[in-house]
Parts: sequence; structure tokens; C-alpha cells
Amino acid sequence: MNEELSRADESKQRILLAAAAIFARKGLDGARVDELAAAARINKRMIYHYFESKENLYVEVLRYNCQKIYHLSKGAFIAGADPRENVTRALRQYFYFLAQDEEFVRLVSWEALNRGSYSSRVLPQLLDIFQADLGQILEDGIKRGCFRSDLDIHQTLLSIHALCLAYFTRREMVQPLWSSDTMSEEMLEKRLQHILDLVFHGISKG
Amino acid sequence: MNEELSRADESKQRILLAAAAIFARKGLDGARVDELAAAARINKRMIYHYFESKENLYVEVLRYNCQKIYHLSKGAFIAGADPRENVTRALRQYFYFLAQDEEFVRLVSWEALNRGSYSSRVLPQLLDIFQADLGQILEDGIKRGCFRSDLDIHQTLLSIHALCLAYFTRREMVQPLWSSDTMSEEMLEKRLQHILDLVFHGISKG
Amino acid sequence: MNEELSRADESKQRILLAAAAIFARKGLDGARVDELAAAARINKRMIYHYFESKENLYVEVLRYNCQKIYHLSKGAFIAGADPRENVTRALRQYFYFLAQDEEFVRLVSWEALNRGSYSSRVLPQLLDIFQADLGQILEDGIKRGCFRSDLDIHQTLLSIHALCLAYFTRREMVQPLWSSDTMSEEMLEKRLQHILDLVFHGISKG
Amino acid sequence: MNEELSRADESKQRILLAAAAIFARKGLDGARVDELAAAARINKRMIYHYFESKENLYVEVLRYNCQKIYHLSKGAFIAGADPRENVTRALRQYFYFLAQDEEFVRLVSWEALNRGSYSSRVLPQLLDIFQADLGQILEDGIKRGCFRSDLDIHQTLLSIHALCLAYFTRREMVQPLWSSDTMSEEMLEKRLQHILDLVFHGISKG
DNA sequence: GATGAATGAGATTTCATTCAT
DNA sequence: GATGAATGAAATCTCATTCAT
Repeated sequence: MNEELSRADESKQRILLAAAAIFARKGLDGARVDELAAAARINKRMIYHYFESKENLYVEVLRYNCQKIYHLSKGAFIAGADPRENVTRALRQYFYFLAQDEEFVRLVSWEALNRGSYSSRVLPQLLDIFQADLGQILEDGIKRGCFRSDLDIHQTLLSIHALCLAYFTRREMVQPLWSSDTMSEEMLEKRLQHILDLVFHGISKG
Repeated sequence: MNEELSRADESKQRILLAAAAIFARKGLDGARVDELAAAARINKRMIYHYFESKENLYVEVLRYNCQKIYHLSKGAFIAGADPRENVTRALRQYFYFLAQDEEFVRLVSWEALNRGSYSSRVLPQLLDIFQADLGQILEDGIKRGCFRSDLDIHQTLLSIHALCLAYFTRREMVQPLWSSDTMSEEMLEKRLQHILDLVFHGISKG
Repeated sequence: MNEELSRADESKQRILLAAAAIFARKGLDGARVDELAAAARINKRMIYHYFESKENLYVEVLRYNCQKIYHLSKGAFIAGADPRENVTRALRQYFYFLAQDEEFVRLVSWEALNRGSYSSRVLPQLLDIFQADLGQILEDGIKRGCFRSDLDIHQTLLSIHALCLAYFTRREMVQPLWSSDTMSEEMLEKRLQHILDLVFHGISKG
Repeated sequence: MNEELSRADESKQRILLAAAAIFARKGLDGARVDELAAAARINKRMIYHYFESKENLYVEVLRYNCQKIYHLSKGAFIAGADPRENVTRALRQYFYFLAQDEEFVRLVSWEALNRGSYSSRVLPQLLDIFQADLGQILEDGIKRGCFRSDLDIHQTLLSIHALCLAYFTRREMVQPLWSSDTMSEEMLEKRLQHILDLVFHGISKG
């Protein structure tokens, strides 16, 4: 009815956003509730009022973050188009989505280590959604003789995922390799081109 | 003096191994000192005696684990050999090294998230060492006209690293994709072949 | 002004009744203000509006409950009647009053333990009132040679009180002794008869 | 082997005793862990080390207190003796046991209100043990024609229990009835005699 | 008169670390 | 070198109470 959030919803939202930032930075165990409350400019008590426990808040943060993917790859697959163009488009979308949302990247990574206990039903969607679009594109490309017929689609999805993600999750490993800022427009585009090159041609000549 | 470990060294070693297992499972913040002591079957006090603090023990665990890489890729590069064979050999070595040491994989991953503060001087070595061998191989391959001349070696190293590691770090995402046990001999070999295929030829036909 | 309770009085009454039930169940320390408000289907703030504090509400609940006794033993003493009949009548009234009002029984019991700080001026009334009627009856019985002349009236009042109350306060101790429901009409009557028997004749034969 | 308690056991014991005193005074909900620790002159942390939680400590206190009864009525029943003498002896023992251990009386009373949730398997023993001895005495008395043959033993046990206990649990109700200190040697003996009188003869004359 | 959000003080519980032996 | 008990600081969580509307 009204566009505005109620005061309560606004507080809840503020907690969620502040928590997302801190959980992303420090992980579940590393984050302190006092710190979360201070960052949300709210009384600690309210965190428990709205989210029951720190763990539960963490799960909500995960859930909230995973929803971001839904807005992601809509319509990467264009039926008549060149499969290579489709792959390029999807991959670029995904790569820049990760590039621009460090929070998401880190939360997903923490969760991968936390045995996925909290998100077991949340994270698989990442690949699922990924699969829905890119999987279709790959199949289409194989059918149309564009891609190798012996391609294992699952493996390929995982590989593309890894190629994109690694650049962001391993920054402290990555940074020393290059002298310039790895997050600059130029460097990002360079990485993306490398991935596309690798994916399409491998390292072999010709 | 004597070949055997003194009782002291043996205790220290036991702490280190127990801590490695637990830090790998739960991370620095998730691990409890009580737990570490219990797992090492030793008095808590001894941990402080030998390692000063929990954080310091963690760093030692990292250091100890990173030493494992030194024993890794010795002699992957064989001067006269086909560059493809050299790549294959190095990649296989690395892939199976990760496959067989989950502890290492997880410790490295935690550390990547933990702002890398502890390992800033430790982790880059991973790529450094990697680079020493595989980098040489790639350069050799380019020079000999075997690999594309426009290959960015840094990017390629990172990519290969990512392709190998992702299979192990994202198990809970990976497992649902396949029905069989992803760590079985057969599945491991399948993944390795996929990586080699991708690296050498990309996904394009012909 | 009008016979109906104003909306305000009605709210106040609802709080009082809900609080009585909860304080009876959990005691002063065990009851939560949130819980009281929820049970009264009213905003927490109103509790403070009407009663100033949780403790004060508790006192009001006690006061309100103690008023129940006033309606109790009116006219148990009938001047000309057989003292035994008078005792029987008064005791029966008291026993069934307790039987039917668990709330009262429990509130009085909590209060007895709570240093009686709140009710120091409230609870003695229980025995006072008790005393007014039953005391008179006993005295009358002694005077008329019906009861033992060495009877200590205070002691006897306390004893009768105890004999009645124990059956209800110690239910979890009492229940295991009997197989049937201790609050059934039949069992209640049996207990009452036992008390009357004991009071009149003791356990000795003849 | 050695009579002395280890330091740990001594600390544990100190916590237990301090907690007993405080729980008796204020109940489970009213007692504060800080207070318990201070009274035991020990760090709060140790309470959790030894007892896991406040509730658990409370249960241990109950358990510990209930063991006191075991040392109680041993040999109240003397086979050949006059049943009245046996009753008198047992009742005196019980009465003075309660008189001298206010802690026990209060803990049992709190527990009776706490719906017996913690002690459901602990408290019934009170009457059980009571029953073992006094029950036997009563039966013996009936058989030997000393007591009324229509005596309900369960009811009688409960009644005797109530008559003894009430004097101590309802002190703030009892005190106003008498001018002198209700716990004085003289007053205690007076109460005991009243109970014995009532139990043996009731209030009727002759 | 009534509401829902908010709060500060404090309760329980946990943890890395140190003492006494 | 080793132990078990102990601790202070801080973490998570709870509660009676009060604003702002």
C-alpha cells in the first residue's frame, strides 16, 4: 500500500545490511554482536528481537544475498544467437556481478568453508541458476556443432564458475602477481578476456 | 643429538598436527583452545608454553602446511620434453596433491578469507612455487611454438590453480551435480581430464 | 456512573486476571512482563500505566486474591449449633475453597517463600479471618465441654490449615501415593473425611 | 585413600554449599550466578566448569539435600515396642530434622511450586522413606489394636508431614500468632506436643 | 487510553590465558 | 616439562522499563 518501510522494517533492514557487511568481512565466528549493533546504529536487544540469534541473522543475511542472483542472468540465452555470443554475454554478466559485489563473493566463500551447514539449501541454487541459463546455452552450442560434442556440461559450469570467482576470492594471492590495481576497469576486462580466451580456445596454438 | 624426537618435540608435534586438523575444519575463530588441547591429548598450558598464543599456533600451522608445497613440483619441468607433457605432469601432480590433502586446501581457503593477515608472507609462495615450475613450462611452450604467443602467464597460472582447487573447496556445491562420490578415483581422474582438455583446447570444436 | 466497566477498568481487570494466573504458575521471578502483556492481550506499556511496576502488579494480585477469603467463612459459626457441626461446616468450606482455587493456593505458597515481603500485611489476614470464625467455634466448643480444655487454639488453627493445604500444595508428592486422580470429587471427599476424623479423634482406637 | 578432598573437590563442595544456602533463600529464579560465585568465593567460570549451568547446579543442590533424609529415620521402628512410642520417636525425629535444617525445608518447598520439574524423581523419595518407617509403625499399631482399624495410612502420612512442615514453612504466618520466638526450644517442643496430641487424640474430649 | 519500537542494565555463559604445584 | 584449577574480560542473550507517536 505505502511505499515506505515502517520504522520496524527499516530497523530490520538496517541490521541486515550492517550484518551483511560485517559477516562478509569477518565471518560468522569473527563478527561480534556488539559490533553488529553499533554498525546498525541500534540497540543490541533489537537484533535478538528481530532475528532471534546471531546465527539466525547470519542465515538471513545469506538468504538475502542469495536472492541477488535471481536478478542476475535473466535472458542470457537468446535462442537464435550465436552460441559463442550467448556464452560471452552470460559469462560477462556473471563476472561483473561478482566484481561489483564483494560482499556476495565473501559470504559465499565463508559459507563454503562452514561446511555449508547454514546454507545447504541456499547455496546450491547458485549453480542451479547458473546451470539453467548457461547450461542451456552450452547444450544449444553442442547441438549446433559449435562446441565440442564430448563436453561435460557439469564440469564446464564448475570450471567457469571457478575461473570467474578465483580472481576475487584470492585477491591477496592475485594482487602480488600484478603491479596495477586488480580491480581497475582495465584489469577486470583483461581477466574476463583471458577467461573467454581460455574457455573458447584453451592454451594451444592455432 | 639422537634421531628420536625428544618428549618435548614429540608433544609440540602432536599439538601442531591436532591443531592443523581442527583449524582446517573450523577456522581460527571457530577453533577452541580447549578443543585443541584435548585433541593433542595434552594440557592446555603446554600450548602456551610452546606457541605463545592461539594465533601464533595458527600461524605455525600455516607455515607447516605451506612447507608441504616444497616437496611438490620438484622436477615437473623436463627440459627436452614436449611442453604439453610437462604441463600435464605438473597439473596432475598439483591436482592430486590437493585431492589428497584436504587439510591443506581448507587452511589455504580460510586464510584467503581471513584478510590473509597471517599468511601474507606465506600464501603467495603457493603461486610462486607454482610459478617457478609451471611458469617455466609455459614459457618454454610458447618459445617452442607449442602454446599461443599471446598467453598471459600470470592469468593462466591463476586459472589453472582455480580449476584444480574449485573441485575441492566447493564440495557441497559440487556434490549435488553428480550422483557418484566426487572423491572416487574415477571421478577425480575425470575432473583432471576435463581440466586438461579445457586448458589445452577450450570448449570450441576442432 | 454506569454499571459497565469503562474500557480502562476492563483492561485493568484483564491484566489483573492474566497476571494472577501467570504469577500463580511461575512466581514473581519466573513471570515475564512480556508474557503478562501477551496473556492480557494488551500492550506492555499499559501494565506500567496501571500498575507502575511488575512488583506492584504482583502485590495487587495478592491483594485481589486475599479478598476472596472475605467471601469465605461468613456465618460458619452458628451460635446454638453443635460445635462439632460448626467445625465440620467451617472446615468443609475452607477445604473446598482451596480445592477449587488452585491459583489462590499457589500464590499464597509462593508468597510464603518470598520472604513474605509483599504480603506481610496481607497474608496474616488469612489466619486472622480463619481465626475469627473457627477460633470462635473452637472456644465455644471448649466452653461447652465438647472439646479438650487444654486445646491450644493457635496451634489448632495452624494444624487445620496445614492439613487442608498440604493436599493441594504437594500434589506431585501426593499423586504418586494414590492411583486415582487426587482432585476427583470422590478423593476430595475422602481427604476431607480423613481430616475431620483426625481432628476429632486422632488415630487412637476408641 | 586419603581423607582430604582434592582442591577441585573442595571448590566444588564450596559452590554446592553456597548455592544451597542461596537457592534456599531466593529460589532458582531469584538467585544470581554472580551472587553464587561470590558466596563460594570462586570465579563464576568455575560454576560452569563444575556444574554446566545454573539449573544443573540447582538440581545437584536438590539431590545433595535429599540425601540428608537417608540418614534420618533409620530404626525408628522398634519391633516389640509400644506403637505409640514408635510413632512418637519417628515423629520427633522428623520434626527436629526439619527444625534444624531450614535450608532443606525451603528447598523442598520451592521445588513443590516449581511443578517439581527438576526433582520429580527426587522428592517423592521424601514420602517414600517416610513411608517405609512410619508406615510400618502405623500398620503394626493397627494390627496390635492400638490404632483405629479404619486408618488410611497414606492420608495419615501426608497429614503428619503437613503438621510438621507447616510450622516451618509458614513462619511469617505463624510468628504473628505467638509473641515469643517460634524457633525457641520451648516453642518447638510445644508444637511437637500439640502435633502428638492431635495425632493421638484429636481435639475431642476424653 | 493505547501501541510498537527501543533501550540500558544486567544475567548467563564462553573463552583465551595464567597461577600454583 | 607438565598438570589442573582458576581467572578476567568479553561474548551472547534477557528483562524490566520508557520513548515517540
